[in-house]
Amino acid sequence: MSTDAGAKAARPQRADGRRNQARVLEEAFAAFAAHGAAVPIREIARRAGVSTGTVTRHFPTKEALFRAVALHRIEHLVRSAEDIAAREAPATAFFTFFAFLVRQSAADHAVGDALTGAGFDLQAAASTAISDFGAAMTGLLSRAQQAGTVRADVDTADIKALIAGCIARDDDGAAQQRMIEIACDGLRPRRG
Amino acid sequence: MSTDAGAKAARPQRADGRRNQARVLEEAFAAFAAHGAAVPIREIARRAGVSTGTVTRHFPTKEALFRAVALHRIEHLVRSAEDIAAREAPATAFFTFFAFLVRQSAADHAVGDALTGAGFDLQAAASTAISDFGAAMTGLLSRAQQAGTVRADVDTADIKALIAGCIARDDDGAAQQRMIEIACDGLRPRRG
DNA sequence: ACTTATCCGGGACGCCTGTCCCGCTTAGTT
DNA sequence: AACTAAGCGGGACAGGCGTCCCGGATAAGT
Repeated sequence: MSTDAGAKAARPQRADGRRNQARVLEEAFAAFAAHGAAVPIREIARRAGVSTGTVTRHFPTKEALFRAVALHRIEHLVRSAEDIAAREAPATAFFTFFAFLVRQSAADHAVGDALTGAGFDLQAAASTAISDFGAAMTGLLSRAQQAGTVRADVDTADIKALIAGCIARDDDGAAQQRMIEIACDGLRPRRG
Repeated sequence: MSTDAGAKAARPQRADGRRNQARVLEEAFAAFAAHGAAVPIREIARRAGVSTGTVTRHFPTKEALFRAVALHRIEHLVRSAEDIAAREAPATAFFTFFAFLVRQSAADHAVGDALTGAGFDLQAAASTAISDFGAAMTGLLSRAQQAGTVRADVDTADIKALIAGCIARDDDGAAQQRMIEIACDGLRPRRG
């Protein structure tokens, strides 16, 4: 009947609802980035200036909210991985991406928690972003292995563990850079 | 008056009390080893066949119980460190100790949590075991550095971070060994 | 045997968490 | 302006945690 082409003229999302959802998402980004997945829902609601009920309305569970934040960031990681893969030689692209991942995880605890599986297991939830990330990581890694700059027996789980180790030193920038060097050196084939 | 030489004839600890304390400690060892510092006090009490009040009586706080368990294990680590330092050349002793620490932390989550500071910050509580451990670690590390087998700019916090990374792969024995190799290789001086 | 300080069980308490729900408000449509 | 469904606030609820406390039990000393 109306200008809507759909069969149902269901009322569209209200403007204030959309605004609040955006604000919650915005504050969730900041809060998860600052304190990781362990930050309480009430705290995010308080920062966004809404009630906990409003948060739950837009994101029925805490995991849903965390996923919305983390997957968005991971999509960004995937794009960066593709950029690096396009720009850099296979022999070094992986190392560049590794350093990028560590710095990103240290700056944004949501990324770190998502990668290391702290809080929620995002791997279980099938998502294009997650699988794309896995594919990008595997691609960079295997190409470095074929180029002979990374030992052949490591897998992506090893890489995640190394990242977890590096972000344990996120309190000190120089130490972090040192950890990246140590990890990358260790990944090179032995007696190279 | 009695055979006691002390000034106060305070009643000694009751036999059942000592028995229960030993049982709690025993089960706490097993539980913390299996699941880390996050295991609930109630669970330890249940396993020991006592009530939570009994646990609290002997160990007024959860941190006290965890400390009793963890410090005992750390004393063992210190003895092992001294053994390794006595038996092995400075150039390799550190690496042996590192591998030992990782395997120990993977087998006993209480050790891992104590080392990486998960749960409680045992470093804050001044204890001879903790300071002895720090001294042993620093000694092995600096001697390896003087021998030229470990890069000069790493400190003990870096080592702990690497251990944290290695125990993230404690689900797979082969992967763990691989992680130890990677970490040790990375610790060697560059272009060496 | 009797006394008494020690000890124990089990529940209460307070705190924190994520999730759900009800009554009121408000934006969008007619 | 009126109507209605979407949306909101704030509190209720359930579960889990560490800690504390009281009435009854019991081991140790006399």
